[in-house]
Amino acid sequence: MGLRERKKLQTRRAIASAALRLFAERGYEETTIADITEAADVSPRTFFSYFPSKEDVVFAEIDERLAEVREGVARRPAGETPLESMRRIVFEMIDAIAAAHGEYGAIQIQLILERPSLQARALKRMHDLEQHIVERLTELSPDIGEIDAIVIAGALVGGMNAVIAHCRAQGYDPDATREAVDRALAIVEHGLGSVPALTRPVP
Amino acid sequence: MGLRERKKLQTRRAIASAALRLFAERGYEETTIADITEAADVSPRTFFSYFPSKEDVVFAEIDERLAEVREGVARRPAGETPLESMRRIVFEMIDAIAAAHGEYGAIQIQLILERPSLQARALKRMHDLEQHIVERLTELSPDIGEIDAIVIAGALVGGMNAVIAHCRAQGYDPDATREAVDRALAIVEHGLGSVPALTRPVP
DNA sequence: TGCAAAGTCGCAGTGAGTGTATATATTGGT
DNA sequence: ACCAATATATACACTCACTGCGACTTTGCA
Repeated sequence: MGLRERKKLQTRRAIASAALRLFAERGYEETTIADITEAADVSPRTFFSYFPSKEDVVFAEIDERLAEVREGVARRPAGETPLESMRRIVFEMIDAIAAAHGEYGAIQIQLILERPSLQARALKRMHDLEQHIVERLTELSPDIGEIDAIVIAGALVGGMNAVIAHCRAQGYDPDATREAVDRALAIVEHGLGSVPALTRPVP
Repeated sequence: MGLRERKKLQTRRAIASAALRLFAERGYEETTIADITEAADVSPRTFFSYFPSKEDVVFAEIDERLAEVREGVARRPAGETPLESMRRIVFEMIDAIAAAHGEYGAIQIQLILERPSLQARALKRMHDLEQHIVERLTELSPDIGEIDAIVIAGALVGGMNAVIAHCRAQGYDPDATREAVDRALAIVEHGLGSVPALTRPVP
């Protein structure tokens, strides 16, 4: 890797960590681009050649993990059923999240949970992942119906996202999360009809 | 309803329809708040006493329908199973969407689909609805587990949202949508394991 | 009619994000 | 080591969304 590329990465990290540190110290809205670039010792204009917006800097690390998950989606051992592939992908995602839980991980989650606009962007990322899964799914099983693939990806990502978001909001205990995800996969796999409470009429 | 309230509603509609018309004519980014307020014959400052942001004006009508859906969630006949309630709610949502498909409905969808930031906000709305369903679900069946309720709502909203978004993107034929939603509900209800293509290993 | 509340407006300001021209640093080739 | 091509950083000027505030107008009610 050349000097130019190394410096670029260095600057990117400097901006990102300065931003997250300031967000943690004085809040998201209270931190301006000028503050961030001053702390990172670059010009304000430079910020935008590394991140398209102030919000994107929060997702920098998360996006890296998400890219790894997408790679994992492509890597599929022979003989694996699509459902098993899905299971594997979800567990890879959990590991990816756990890996992101160092240093600024907690701050990112906190920011996302308390800022509606950041929450919206996080959901958008999940939606993009969902579309990626639809593509892989139709590639994996060409005979699957279009609607079926869309519903499956939607239900899966929707369900997984809901439990994981809940677990993260609760402090993110890895074991509890793993257990919750197991339960979630079971429900989605065997159907909502398999939950007794849902088929029992209420007075 | 007094004169004041009537005028307020009138102004609100004037701003909303002027905005949507301009968005359709010259594009979202190309339309400024000043353009909208000029067309609606109010001061630029007034815009923000009706809508918190430029993006929110796109969702004005949609939010009204969503509020109706939430009311429908609360209205639950005795003897209905939670699963039946869910089915009813989803079909009410489809009707609500169909009702919104007059005048500016198509423009709203087009804008949301092509602007990532609007798409993110739309997903946020679905997420809020999801949380509302979680609350109702735990109210409906107090013995249901917390994780279970979260997964069920997530999978349901995720799956439904995915099919409906797909159908709307395809032009929104009511019959086709109804059929697709039926299929989606069947998959979610009976589980992903009930889809043959998902349990068959690929070479 | 008169008064309080609500709504409207103009104005001045902040801060995100963009286009552009200029300066500086890095690279690969000689 | 030098040069030319290229990538990157910066300064400057700008647009536009959005906010706070004080003045003014309209409406609802006694």
